[in-house]
Amino acid sequence: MDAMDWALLAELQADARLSYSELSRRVHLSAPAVAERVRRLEESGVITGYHARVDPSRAGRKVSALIRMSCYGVRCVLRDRQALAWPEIVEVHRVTGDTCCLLRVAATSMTAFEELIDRLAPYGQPSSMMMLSSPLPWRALAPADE
Amino acid sequence: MDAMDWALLAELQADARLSYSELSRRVHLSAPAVAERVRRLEESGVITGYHARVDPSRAGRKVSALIRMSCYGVRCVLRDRQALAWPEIVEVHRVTGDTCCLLRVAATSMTAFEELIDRLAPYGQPSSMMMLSSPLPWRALAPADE
DNA sequence: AGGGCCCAGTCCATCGCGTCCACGGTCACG
DNA sequence: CGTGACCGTGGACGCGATGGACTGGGCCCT
Repeated sequence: MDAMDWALLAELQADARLSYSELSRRVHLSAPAVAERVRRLEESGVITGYHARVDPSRAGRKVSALIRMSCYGVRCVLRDRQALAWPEIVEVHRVTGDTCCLLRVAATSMTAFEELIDRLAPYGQPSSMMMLSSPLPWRALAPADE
Repeated sequence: MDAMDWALLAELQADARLSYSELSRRVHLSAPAVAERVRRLEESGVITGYHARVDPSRAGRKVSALIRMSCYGVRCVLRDRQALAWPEIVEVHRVTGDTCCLLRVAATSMTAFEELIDRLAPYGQPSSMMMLSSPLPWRALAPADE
């Protein structure tokens, strides 16, 4: 994890489809060397994958929200594989605090969202935060120096 | 946005570095046709980008959290460009509810995280949810049919 | 201090892939 | 029934990916 690795990570976080030869030009290294470094970053688990990002609203999911779940005892969304398979749910994170887990959901419409809330309610009170704009939708991870 | 487009979206959300010829094999289309369809998906804004995903903990960010901010009046993190530039903050979303925005942060250590909380406090009470495991770190958007 | 080892990068050659172009099938419409 | 637009196919060409052989620098051991 030297400066060269971080330069490659910066490029690939910004555009995962860059070719090795283009990467090699940007970081001033030969293409095979770049390929070798990227392979190592993948194998060591630093890079977990490459993903196209899709705009939910342009893909027919007009309503996005974050839902905090405060589940009662063992009955938790986290452990219900069937609930985790619901396609509206796009992320599930276990968190600390007065809520056991946090869901990120993308529903087709407000009525579809309401119907999802009804399905979630049996697991514990869902507390919804509707997502409005995102001043910072994402940021690339940079070297954690100081 | 027909079934072929969704098949391409599914493949590219799972692995953004697939070559056009590999894509063409998987969706049973010729490579130029695939390239043309992908180009249209990009231009129409359905695909917003391709990004390598980096494991924060393996990249030296051991502490991840979601922070709900309840800002006082106009003084809000959302409007402070300097605050938005802090490298620990990796996502900022405006949401509804008793909190004006939600931050996703990745700090190097608990002490660095504590220091971030101190910097955020002037904007309004930060309410932190430390991220534990993620039963569903992400899911690809699928066609919203019924 | 010298010798040898290992890691990482470069160079080169081959093969496969991306991209452009011309062509053809299909459908809607006049 | 002819025509144009759209979308996909196939071929050709140039670039990129990939594996192997070689080289230079750092490090340890003697």
